[in-house]
Amino acid sequence: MPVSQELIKGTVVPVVLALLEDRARYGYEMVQAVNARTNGALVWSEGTLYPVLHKLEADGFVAAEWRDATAKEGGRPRRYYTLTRAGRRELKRRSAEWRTFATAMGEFFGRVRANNGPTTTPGGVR
Amino acid sequence: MPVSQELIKGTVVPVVLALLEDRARYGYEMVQAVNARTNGALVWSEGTLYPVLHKLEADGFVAAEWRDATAKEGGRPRRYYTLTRAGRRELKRRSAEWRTFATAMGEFFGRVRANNGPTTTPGGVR
DNA sequence: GCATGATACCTCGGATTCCGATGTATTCGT
DNA sequence: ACGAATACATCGGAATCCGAGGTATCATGC
Repeated sequence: MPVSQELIKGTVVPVVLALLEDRARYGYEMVQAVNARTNGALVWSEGTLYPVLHKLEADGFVAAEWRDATAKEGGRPRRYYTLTRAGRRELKRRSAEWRTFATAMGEFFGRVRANNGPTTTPGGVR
Repeated sequence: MPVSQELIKGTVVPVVLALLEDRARYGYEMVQAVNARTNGALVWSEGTLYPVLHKLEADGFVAAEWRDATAKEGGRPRRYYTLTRAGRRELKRRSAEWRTFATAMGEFFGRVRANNGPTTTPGGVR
């Protein structure tokens, strides 16, 4: 069920930005949110996410803030991330880039099907 | 214009298989075909493609054959690649995987179509 | 109090992957 | 004979990923 890591590579950053678009989230939450919202197609490991979050913070795309876990939901303090203004710009850029990419890939994997393809015509090259 | 390499990573193999679905092609040709068919969105470097082709051959997904360049179109002999039976199976697998992946990503970046949205209340999830 | 389990953050080593630079070889036009 | 285009190929440095392991907090049961 899960998609190979090969494909997931390079999408962690844009997905993190998208997750933060509407509200603040903490890392552990994101790992589970991605898994849940994609029905297990995308699976993240923490070892991948945390370094990415640190880099995004260093680059000024997200801001981080510690918040106590309010004692009700067990666990240690959480580090909440929010988009900065630059982060929103970056999200826009990455989002547009994804659509360009997906469209380009659609050229090879269908969706559009503007081709009445002969499947076995041996013509062409040769 | 070109999509960042981060995204392209991991799609070289499935795209090669897709390119070979209808006819034999040689490496250099694929590099240019990808560039042309995606209007410059996907750009491959030869340094990336050739090792991938060798690996696909070693794995038995493609078969290679030298052909002379018929003297008309200048250049040295070309190495043509075709899909093996296992290669066709692999193409099917990769193709399905791509669609799963693209659907999952659509969860974050807006689906292209065919979606009667879950329609979360606008203005603030939760 | 203290062991256990759930939550949550974080780092590191080793493996993989990518690509720019570079090299080789063939043919064509001049 | 030379440069340009075509075409295949390799290599080393750089970037990336992730499983494994570690640390810390809180609640519950004993």
